[in-house]
Amino acid sequence: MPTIAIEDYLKCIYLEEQQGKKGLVPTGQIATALSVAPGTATAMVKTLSDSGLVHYEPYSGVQLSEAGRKLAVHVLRRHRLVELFLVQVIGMDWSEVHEDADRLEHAVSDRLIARIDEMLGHPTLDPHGDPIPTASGVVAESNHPNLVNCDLERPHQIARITDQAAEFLRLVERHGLRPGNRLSVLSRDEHADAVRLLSKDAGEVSLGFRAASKILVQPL
Amino acid sequence: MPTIAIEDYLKCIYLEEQQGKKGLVPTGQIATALSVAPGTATAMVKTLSDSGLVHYEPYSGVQLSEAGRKLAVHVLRRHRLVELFLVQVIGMDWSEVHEDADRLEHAVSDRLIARIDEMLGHPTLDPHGDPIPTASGVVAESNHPNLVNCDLERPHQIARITDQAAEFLRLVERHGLRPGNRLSVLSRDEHADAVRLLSKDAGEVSLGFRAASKILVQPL
DNA sequence: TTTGATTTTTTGATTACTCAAAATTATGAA
DNA sequence: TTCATAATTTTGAGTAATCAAAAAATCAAA
Repeated sequence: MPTIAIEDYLKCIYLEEQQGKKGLVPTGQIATALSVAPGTATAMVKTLSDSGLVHYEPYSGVQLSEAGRKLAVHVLRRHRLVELFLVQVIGMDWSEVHEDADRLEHAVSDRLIARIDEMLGHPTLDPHGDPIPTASGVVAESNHPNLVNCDLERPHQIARITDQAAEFLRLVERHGLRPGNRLSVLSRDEHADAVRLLSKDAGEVSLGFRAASKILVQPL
Repeated sequence: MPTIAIEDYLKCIYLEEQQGKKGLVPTGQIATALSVAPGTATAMVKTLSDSGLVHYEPYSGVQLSEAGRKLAVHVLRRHRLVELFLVQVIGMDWSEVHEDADRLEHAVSDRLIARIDEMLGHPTLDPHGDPIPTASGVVAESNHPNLVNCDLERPHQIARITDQAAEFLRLVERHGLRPGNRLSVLSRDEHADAVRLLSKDAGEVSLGFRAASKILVQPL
C-alpha cells in the first residue's frame, strides 16, 4: 500500500511532467514543488525507483513508469472528484477547496469515491476546469490557448485555471475570472509584462504574463 | 499538531475509559485495541505523557489529562459526524461506514466539519446511536440499559450499538437490530449464555450475553 | 577549455512509529 | 508468604521520512 508521501511525490511528478514539456523532471523541481530539501527529494526518488514507480537518471531527473503513472492518476482522480464534491455538495467556495482535497485524497476509499462519482453524475471537469481521470485511468487532454497566446479582441470563455495556490485563486476570483465566465483580451505589452483584458463580470483587468498564462480559455 | 497515531491512541484511551469503569486503562488493553505490540503501546503512552496528554502510572495504566480528553473528544466528534454524513448524504449503509470514518477523521478540516455539522442540522447522535460531542467538547452521556439488564417481556426500542466491528454490525443488521427498531427480551439463561428476544423486524433471535450487552435499549 | 556558479547527490543525524524478545514487576494460588 | 504466571517495561533494532551541510557532478560564461 503506497504511503501518503509516495502518493504526494507521484502526483507531483505527474503534474510537473504535464506542464514542463521536457522529458525528465529534475529532483530539484520536485523538492521545490513539495517544499522539501533537495536531498530529501533525491532520497525519495530513489525509493520510488526501487519500487518501479519511476525511471530515474541520476543528475538528470525522473519520469513516471507505467505503474507510477497509474497510481498518480488514481490520486489525481480522487483529488479532483473530492474538490468538485466539496463545491457542489458541501457548498464550499471553488477557490478554497484545494487544501482540504489535498488531505482527503489520501483518506477516501475506492468505495466512497465511486459513490461520489455517481452522485455527481460522472463529471469530467473539476471546479478549476481540470480534467477528472476516469476510474480506468484515462485523462482527457485538452489544448486550450491561454491569455498570453489566444486571439486578441475576440470573445472567449474561461476554461481552466492551472494554478491552485490559494492566493492566486483569490486574486482570480476577485477579478471575476472563474471558469465559465466570458472575457476578451484587449492588448498585450511584452515589455511592460502586462495583459489587459475585459471581463464581462468585473470590467477591465490587467495581469502579468506569468499569471495570464495560467488562465486557459476557449474561443466562442 | 498531533499526528494520526497520537489521535488514534487518545481516541482509543477515551473509549476504553468509557466502558471499563475503573480509573486507569492498562497499556496492554490499549495494545490489544489498536493491534500493536505491548511494548509499542508503552512507548507511545510515555510520549503522550511527556506531551501532557495523559497521566501515566507505570505498571498501572493511563488516564487522559484535560488536554488529552479535549483532543480525544474532538477526534470523536469528527468521526461520528463523518459517519452520519456518509449515511445521510452519501447513502452508505450504517454498518459499513466505520472504516471510512476511521481514516477521514484525521483528514477533515475544522471548516469542513463545521459545514457538515450545519448540513446535518447539528445532530446529537451518530448512526450507531453514539453521542456526537459538541464543538466545545461536551459529550451527552446517557445510561440506557442493555439487553442483559433491561426488563423482560417489555417493549423496548434499540438506542445504541456499542461495538463498531464490521462483522458484529453485519450480524446485528441481519437480525433486524438496527437503532430505532423495536423488540422485547423474552428470556435469559445465564448458564446457556443465551438471551432470547423478539424483534419486530426479524422475529425470534438468540444472542450470547457478550453480544447482548453491546445493544443498548430504551423502554417504551 | 578552464573556472565559477548551480544543481544534485551523499553523508550523518533526527523524529516518529513499530516489532521481537529479554528483563522486570505485579498478582494470585498454594 | 512464596513462587509460578501474567502483565508490563526495557532493550536493541528496523522502516519511513525528513534536514543540514559537505562532496560531487553539471553547466555556462569567459
